[in-house]
Amino acid sequence: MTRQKIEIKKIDNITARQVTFSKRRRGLFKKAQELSTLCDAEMALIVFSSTGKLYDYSSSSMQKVIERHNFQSEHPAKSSQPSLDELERYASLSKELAEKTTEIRQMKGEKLEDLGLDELKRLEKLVEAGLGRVIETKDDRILKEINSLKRKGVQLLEDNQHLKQMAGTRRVQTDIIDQGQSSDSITGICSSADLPEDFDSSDTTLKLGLPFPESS
Amino acid sequence: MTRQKIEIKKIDNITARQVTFSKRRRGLFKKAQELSTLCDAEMALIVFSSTGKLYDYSSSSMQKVIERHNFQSEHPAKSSQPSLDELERYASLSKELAEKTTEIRQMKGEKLEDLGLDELKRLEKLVEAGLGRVIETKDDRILKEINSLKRKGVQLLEDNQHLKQMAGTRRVQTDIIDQGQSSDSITGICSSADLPEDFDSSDTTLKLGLPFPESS
DNA sequence: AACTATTTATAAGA
DNA sequence: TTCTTATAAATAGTT
Repeated sequence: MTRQKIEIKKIDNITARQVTFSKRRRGLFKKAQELSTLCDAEMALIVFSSTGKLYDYSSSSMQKVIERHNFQSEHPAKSSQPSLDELERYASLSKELAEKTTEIRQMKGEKLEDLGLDELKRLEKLVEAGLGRVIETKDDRILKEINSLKRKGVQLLEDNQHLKQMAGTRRVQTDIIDQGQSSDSITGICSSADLPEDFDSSDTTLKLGLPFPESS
Repeated sequence: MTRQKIEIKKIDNITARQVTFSKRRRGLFKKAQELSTLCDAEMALIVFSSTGKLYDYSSSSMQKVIERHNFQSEHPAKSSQPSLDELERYASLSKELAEKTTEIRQMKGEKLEDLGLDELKRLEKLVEAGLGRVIETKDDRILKEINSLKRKGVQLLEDNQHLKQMAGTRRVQTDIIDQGQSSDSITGICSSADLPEDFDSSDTTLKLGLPFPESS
C-alpha cells in the first residue's frame, strides 16, 4: 500500500509480519473507535496476535456487547444456544444427581417420610430383590473360593470344617428360622456380616442354592 | 477524509451518519480481514449500528474467540476463572453422578462382578439394614392407617375383618412362616405388594410391631 | 522507530 | 444506494 502493493495472504517473514501487525492493528483500532464515535455504534473488537497476545476494544463494555451479540446472533442455534445448553446440561445433571442421592438414601432406609404406602411397598420389593442378588453373588464367590481351596488339598478343607464346628454354638437362632423354610440371609437378622471372616466362608455352604425358599 | 477533513465526533445529520456508517463499516471489516490474513491473527469484530442492526466478523468462530477472550481477559479473577470453575464443577458433578449410579445398581444387585468378597459383605449389610428400615416404616404407616380407621368407627373395622376372612385362603404360606417367629414382610417371599390394596391393609395387623423377631 | 512513495479509504457531491 | 473524485489516512519497504 505504498512503495509497493501487497497481496493479502499470510506474511512469511516473521519480523515483517510482526511489524505489519503492529502498524495495522493500530490503524484498525483507530478506525473502530472512529466509527463508534462518528456513527454512534456499539462495538467490540478482539484481536489475538499470532504470539497469543490479546488486544481488545469495546465502545461500551465487552460483556455487554458479547451478550447483545449472543442474544441477536444470526445463528441463534449456534452462538446463543450453546451457552444455554451448557447451563441446561448442568442443571439437568444437578437434578439427576439429587434424584439419585434421594434414591440411595431411600434404599438405605432414610428419608422415608415423604413416601406413600405404595411407594414404600415398591421400595421394599426393590431392596429385597437387590439383597437377594447380593447374597447370591456373595455366596457364589464364597463357593468358588471353597472349591478352589478343596482342589488345593484336604488340609485347608479340614481347617474349614474345624472352624465350622467352633462356630456352631452361634447358630441357634439361624437354625430355628431355617426350620420355617426361611433363608437367614434374606431375613438378615443373623447377618453373615456380623460373623468373622472364616466362619462366614464355611457357614454359607449350608445355605447355598437357597437364596429364596424353593416352595414359593 | 477527503474533500474535507472531519472532526471525530458524532455526526448529527442522520442520513449523513448512516452513509458514513456504511462506508466506514465496510472499510473496517475489510481491514480486519486483511489483518487476520496477513498476520495470522485470530479476531472477532462485532458492530451494532445505531438502528440496532448487527454486523460481525470472526477469523475463526465467534464462540471460540469470545471464549479465548474470556479465558485470558485482563481480569482473570472475573472472566477466566468462572469458566474454569464451571468446567471443574461440571466434571465433578459427572463423577459424582457416575458413582451414585453405580452405587444404586449395586444396591439393586447389578454389576456386582467388580466387587470383592469384603465389599459384597458390606453391601449386604447395608442393603439389609435399609430393607429393615423400609419395612419398619411401611408397617408404621400401615399401623397408623388402621388406628385412624378404628377411630372412625366400628363399621369400617368390620369391613376390614370381612376382607380378612375372604382373603384367608391365600395365607397358608405366611402362617407357616409366622409360626417360626419370622416376619413375612422381611422374608418378602409372600410380598404384600402381590396382594390387593384392601387385603394388605387388614392383613398387616397380624405382623405389626414385629418388624424383627423379638428373640434376636 | 522514522521516513516517504504509494496505495487505500473516504467526505462530499452527483 | 452507488459512483465519482479530490484529498486525507494508512502503510510497505527502506533506513
